[in-house]
Amino acid sequence: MKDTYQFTKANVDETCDAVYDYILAYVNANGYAPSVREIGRGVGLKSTSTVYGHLKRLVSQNRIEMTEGKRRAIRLVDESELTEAAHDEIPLLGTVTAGVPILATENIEAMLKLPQETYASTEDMFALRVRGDSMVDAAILDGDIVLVRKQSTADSGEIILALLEDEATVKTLIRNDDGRCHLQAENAAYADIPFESEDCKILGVVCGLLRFRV
Amino acid sequence: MKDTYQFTKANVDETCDAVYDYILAYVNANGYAPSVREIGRGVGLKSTSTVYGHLKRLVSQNRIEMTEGKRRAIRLVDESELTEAAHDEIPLLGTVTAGVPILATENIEAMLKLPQETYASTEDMFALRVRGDSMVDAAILDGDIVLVRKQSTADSGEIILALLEDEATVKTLIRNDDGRCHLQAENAAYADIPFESEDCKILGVVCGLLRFRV
DNA sequence: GATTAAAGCGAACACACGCTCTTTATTATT
DNA sequence: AATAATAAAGAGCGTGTGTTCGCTTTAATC
Repeated sequence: MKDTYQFTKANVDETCDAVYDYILAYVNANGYAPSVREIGRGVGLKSTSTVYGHLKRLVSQNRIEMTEGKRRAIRLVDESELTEAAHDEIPLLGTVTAGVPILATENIEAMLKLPQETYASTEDMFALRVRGDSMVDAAILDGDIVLVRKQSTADSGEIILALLEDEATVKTLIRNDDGRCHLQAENAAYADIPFESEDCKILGVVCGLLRFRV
Repeated sequence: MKDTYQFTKANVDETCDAVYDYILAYVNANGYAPSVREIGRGVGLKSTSTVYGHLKRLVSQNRIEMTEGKRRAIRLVDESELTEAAHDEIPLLGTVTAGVPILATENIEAMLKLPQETYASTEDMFALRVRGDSMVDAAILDGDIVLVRKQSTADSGEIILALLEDEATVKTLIRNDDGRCHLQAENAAYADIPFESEDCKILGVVCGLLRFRV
C-alpha cells in the first residue's frame, strides 16, 4: 500500500551481531550504553521495536543483560571485549626462531597488558617469546618474552629482531668499519652471522623484556 | 517553618566522594551507571537537585563526564578504578638496595598490570626495581623490575629477596652441606654473603622480571 | 543577634527512552 | 498462486529521569 517501505530483509544473526558490535563500540567510545533509538540509527534500523527485538535476542543468547524499565541499562556479559586499554596492549605473536615468517601470519597468541605510561606509544610494538640461549650475555634467557618496536633501521650495538631467509631471530646488530654489518649473538658459543641486506631484513628493535617463572 | 527538615550539614568533599564511590560501586555491580535518584537513595540524599549539584562538582573536578539530556550517561574518567582488573595488578614498592625496610613503609610507587592468567594468584606478589649489577649472570640487569612472591622460606638455588640488617637485596640462596646458608651474587666481582638467620630474613622469591627500555 | 554562604529539600517541567501493538514488506513453503 | 513465517516499520503510551527553581536549614562570620 505504501511505497515508503524499502528495506531488504537481512539475516537475523548478522543484524544481531551488528547491534552487538554497535553497543560494544558505543560503550568503548562513551563509557555508557546507547539507547534503543541510538542503536537503530547506528545500524540502520528505523524502528525501535526492531532493535528491541534484537536486544531481547541478545539477552536470550546471554551476550548482554538488560534491566527492565531502566534507561541505557545494558550490561555486556563479556566485559573483556571492552578495549578499555586498547593502547597499552601489544600482541604476543609467537616464538622467535620458529622457521615461520612471523609478521606475515599475524598469529596473535595473546594480548599483553603493559603498565600504563611505560611507553609513549605502543602502537607499533609487539611481543615475541624467545627460544634458545644465544643471548644470555645480554640478559635474555630461554623462555623470556621480548618487546619489539617495529622499525627497519637500527644503530650498531642495538639488539634487533632480524629476518634471515624467512627465519626470525634476536641478535645484536654490529656495523663494521668497512660499512658492512653482522649479527652477533651474546654467547661465546655462537659465531657471528654476516648480514647481507639481500635476504636479511631488520624487523624491529628490542625495547623491553618480560620474564615469568613459577 | 517546617520541622520535616532534619539533616546534618556535611562537608561537601566528603559527600562528593560518597557520591563518586557509589557510582563506582554501582557500575561495578551493574555494568551501567546509576540514575540521579538512585544515587540519592544510595548515599542518603533526599533531593535530586542536591545529588545533581554534586554530580556537576564531580564533572568540574574532571572525575566524571556527563552528557546533557541523556539518561544514565555518566562516564568515569578514571576507568582503571573499575575492579574488573583489581587482581592481576601488583604494587611497585620501590628500589632494592635502598637502605629502607621496604615492606614496612608500603610506599606504593605504581600498580603494574600483568598479563592476565600469567600467575594463578598475584595476591601476595609485589615488584621492585633493581639497582646494581650484582645479578647480571642471572640475567637481571640494573634498572630491571623483579616480581617477588612473598614467602619466608626458599630452596637452595632460588633467587630471593633477602633482608640484611634493614637493607633489602636480591641474591641467590645457597644451602651449604653443613646446614648453613649463604647468599650468592651472580657476578664474579662480588663475594658471597654469609646468611645467619638472626638479622637475616627471606622476604620472598623472585618469580618474574620486567625490563623496559626506550 | 544579624548576615551570609553553603548544603539540602521538594516540587515541577520536559523529554528521552523503554516497551507494546498493529501494519507492511519480504522470503520461504506448499 | 496461496499461505505462513519472518524481519522491519511506524505510531504511541507510560514513565524513568535529567534539569531547573525557589525555599529551608545549618554553620560560620561579623
